[in-house]
Amino acid sequence: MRPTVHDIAAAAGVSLATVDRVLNQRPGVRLVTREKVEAAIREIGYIRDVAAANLAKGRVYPLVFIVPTGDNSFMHGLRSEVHHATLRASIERTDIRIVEVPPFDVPALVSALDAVQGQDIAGVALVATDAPEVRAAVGRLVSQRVPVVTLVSDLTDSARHHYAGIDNIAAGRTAARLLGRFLGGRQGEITVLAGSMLVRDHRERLQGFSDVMAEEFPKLHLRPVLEGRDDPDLARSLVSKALSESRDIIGIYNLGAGNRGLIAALKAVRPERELTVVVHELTQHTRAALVEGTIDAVLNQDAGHEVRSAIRVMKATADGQAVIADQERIRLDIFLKDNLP
Amino acid sequence: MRPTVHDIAAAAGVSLATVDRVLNQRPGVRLVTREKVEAAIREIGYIRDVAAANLAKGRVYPLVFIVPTGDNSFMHGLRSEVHHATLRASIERTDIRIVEVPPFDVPALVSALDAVQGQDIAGVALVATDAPEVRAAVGRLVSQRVPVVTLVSDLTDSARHHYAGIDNIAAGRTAARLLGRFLGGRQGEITVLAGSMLVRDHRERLQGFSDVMAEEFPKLHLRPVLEGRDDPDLARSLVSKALSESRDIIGIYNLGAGNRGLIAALKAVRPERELTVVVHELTQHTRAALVEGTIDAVLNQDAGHEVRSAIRVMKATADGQAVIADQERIRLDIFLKDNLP
DNA sequence: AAATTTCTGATTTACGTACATCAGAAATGG
DNA sequence: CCATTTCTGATGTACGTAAATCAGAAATTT
Repeated sequence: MRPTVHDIAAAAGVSLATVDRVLNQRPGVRLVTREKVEAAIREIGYIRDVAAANLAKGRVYPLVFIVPTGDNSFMHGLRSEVHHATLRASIERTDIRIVEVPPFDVPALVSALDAVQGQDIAGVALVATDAPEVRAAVGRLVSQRVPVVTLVSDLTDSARHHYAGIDNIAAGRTAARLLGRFLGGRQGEITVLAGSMLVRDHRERLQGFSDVMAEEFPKLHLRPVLEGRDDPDLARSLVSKALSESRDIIGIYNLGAGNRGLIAALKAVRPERELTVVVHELTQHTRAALVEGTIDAVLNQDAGHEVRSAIRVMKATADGQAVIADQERIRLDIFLKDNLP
Repeated sequence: MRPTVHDIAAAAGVSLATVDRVLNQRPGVRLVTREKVEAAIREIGYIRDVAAANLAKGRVYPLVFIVPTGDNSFMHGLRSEVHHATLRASIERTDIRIVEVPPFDVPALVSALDAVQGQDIAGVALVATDAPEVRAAVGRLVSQRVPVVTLVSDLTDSARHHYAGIDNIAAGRTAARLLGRFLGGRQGEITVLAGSMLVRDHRERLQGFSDVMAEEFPKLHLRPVLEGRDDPDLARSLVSKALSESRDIIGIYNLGAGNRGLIAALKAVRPERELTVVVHELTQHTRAALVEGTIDAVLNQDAGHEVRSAIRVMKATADGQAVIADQERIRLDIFLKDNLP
């Protein structure tokens, strides 16, 4: 049977109250007594029963999720996952508030972050726009002992406690290798479509992609990056224009959102032009395009996993507990038409 | 505030004891009263506090894991993950016993299964060898109301409650497409190395692989399957022999274990022969081979996820609770040298 | 209508922890 | 050595549920 506080008390020769004071770091215990209790805890291998402790505490975790508005499928999915998390609120003892801010809008994000201060909040998760002002606002929160987790996109050199998202450099590298290998030694041009170079995840994907392309696929030439601002309509016109400008384009990598527009542009030139295409984010549109062969591979991050991981990390940080890094690693999913879930 | 049993009792106009009888399906409640209580439960949206319930019950789950012996890295990793699970036993209220049986040994597996009967066991997880005798033994357990979960390899048409493993047909298809695309339209022969056609996962991988090869890559010709019995030494000699027999081999798919032997065979012909290689299971050997370019892609199933999922499912089944299928889906990981964890 | 069976209510204890209160012991100061 | 402060023990309540007991009400049978 698993040891309890009573066993510690008996082993250390003190009362339950004293054990409780030591365990919960309350004052009123002499140093020698404290050490005696701590030794007993180690010796008999006591582990706190978290379930019983939470029950006794009646603890709830008020959490804030700051996510961008915008109608692309990924952010829609992300918001929906956060919403799903609110449905589990009573079970997980969370109380989640969703704050929506316009995408790539630094002042809006900063004021959303500052609004959290002073309130009794157990953690903040945000999709970071990588700017000094945001970094400063996160720093203010962290210095107030509020756990902060970046979600999907990280914040350079910031004090955030954790990043719940994929390794975007690795994602870009993986995309480059898939595209390069799928093109099997052919020569030609590659077009990269991004959302905005303001967000770190897009910059990192591009960097990883460019690195591998340069290192390993010298026959493939990268055209200037198209910035589609994660907007389907803009993406469509940019890609269509590029395709009509150059007949040498044989590969496309969309490292941002706006896949709907890209797919439309691809279908418009479909039978004549033969293009190998790698994109990010599995949505109903990319899934259909993958099945019918319009695109060749989809790299995906599971928004549900990211949200659940962020919640676990915020709760653990709020309780001063360590997070199990390995368990919180967000994996990069690679989908071909054969392994769709 | 979340409703409790007291709230149900008040709402239904009955006592706590009656609510308890309804909730725990104990006898001694008239039909009309039972319906009244159930209506109240639905109306106020009561959700059982599982933590409190487990605390009150002091429930422990005695589980049995039946895993093959054998020194290949994957099974070693699987056993180690089960062992890790035993370390979490006190937290998760499990009591895990590991039973090792020789691989591909049907009678041994059957007697291990039958040994469980009569004991007070909350669930059995097994790496199935796909044979009628095993199916019958699983059927016997299930009819005794013991939750049974297959792990890694499934059992055809059996009564097992759940399968904790990847979709192996999809895995085979994915391997075929990766290999086919990486070979970029070249013509040649493909060698497939398997462990044993006695286990369903290997059969299914081969089937998926063959299907896609036939459908989509007519220029690639499949040689007869090599059965390496998941043994590195045997794998090495089989592959070496095949490579010396035919100079037309340009691709290899190892759908089983024994990667150490395969890698050794590849290195022996390394500078001259140019081979595209896809294998299963990320181990220290395959990881190193991937990094140095001896192999091109690794398909992986995360043994840790599988074990944890199996435990969750057995506990839920033992409690008569539904499992969330989506959460228990085991993903197929695709690793290139760029996205290694 | 009495006897019996079946249901229901009231009450209590327990699970392991948190937290508060109060009395008394030990240590410290003068 | 007394007064004060600081520490410790004893005790009780609470969290939400499970489970047991016993008395009494209601339904059923005779």
